[in-house]
Amino acid sequence: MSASVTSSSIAANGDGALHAAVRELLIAAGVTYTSNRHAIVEVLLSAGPLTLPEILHERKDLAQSSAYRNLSVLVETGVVRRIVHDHDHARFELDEQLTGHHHHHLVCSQCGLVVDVDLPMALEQELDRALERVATRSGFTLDGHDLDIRGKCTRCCAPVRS
Amino acid sequence: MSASVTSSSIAANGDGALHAAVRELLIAAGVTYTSNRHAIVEVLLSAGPLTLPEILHERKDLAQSSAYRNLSVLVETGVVRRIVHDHDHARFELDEQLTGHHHHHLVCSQCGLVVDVDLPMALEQELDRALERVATRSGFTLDGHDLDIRGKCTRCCAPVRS
DNA sequence: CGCAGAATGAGAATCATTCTCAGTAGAGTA
DNA sequence: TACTCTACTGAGAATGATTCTCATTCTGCG
Repeated sequence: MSASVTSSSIAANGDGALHAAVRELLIAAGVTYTSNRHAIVEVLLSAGPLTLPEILHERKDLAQSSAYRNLSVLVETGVVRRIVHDHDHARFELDEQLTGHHHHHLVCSQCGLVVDVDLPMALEQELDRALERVATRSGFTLDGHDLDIRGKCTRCCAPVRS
Repeated sequence: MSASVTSSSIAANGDGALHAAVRELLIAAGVTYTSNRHAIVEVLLSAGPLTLPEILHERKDLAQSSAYRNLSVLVETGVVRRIVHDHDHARFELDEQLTGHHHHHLVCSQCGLVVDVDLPMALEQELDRALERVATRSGFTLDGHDLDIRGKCTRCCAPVRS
């Protein structure tokens, strides 16, 4: 647990602290914080959940294979979370332990757009209690939850016929 | 809307009513309820969310390509829902409008097992209200929500080390 | 019966993702 | 500084779930 990190300490500080926390996680896992990995974290920091093509678009110097490989390293070390919906590409975002921001996703079922949203804290707590109960009853050990709100985004609802 | 179906009417009856409702949905979409499609619905009726290999295992007479094609027809007509998590195969289950049973999923992050679970109705209602508010605020039209509870199942938690 | 459109199934094609491998860079060390 | 060891890189090949193609078979209907 030497690399454990409190979300509050990071949320309270700037990007420098976040990168330091990322470095800690990677070092603890026995890998280095290379410039490619730094670049990926930087891109994810600046936007919502991104697909691989979107990440490559932001950083044209990244090789596709390296981006995929580094993303899986970052996922394994808990720096990045891979989220997958019913669209062709998976999306990647910084893990909540780093951003210190628990949130959910609005997902456009038409274009695949994903937007971060928050739920009232009281509801979130109530949810946590209920899920803990439900998981235990089924013999599961609880790790967390993902709440995806399905719908259509403004752009896809817009009157675009003909 | 001639093919609209109230979930209560189906939930109250046996499988016959369900198949009739499926037929209605398909006819309304201009396709027929063939024996292959019937077989798929039958398999999904008898178990939780299944992957394609699992469906083929149950019905060895189904061709892989036909199963995929028919599943996509069933998904497009609202008979079946495709659910995708971080594992290799997507899973398929009957749509809630047919089963009349709103539920969520416990997902084992190790083996990919998916189990249906219910939440207290009061919480579900509170959730609906909150999600409606959140979606509207972001300009989304709400279609529904998916709550996935991440964890490890009994089998994967078990002391299997050496 | 006979036609037309839909469905079937075997295999090929697609495409996101992962793997391979030869070359490179970086940390530690003397 | 030069050396070594190891991890990292990137181009391309391989993998594998899913979709497409197409020739054949079925089905409902006049």
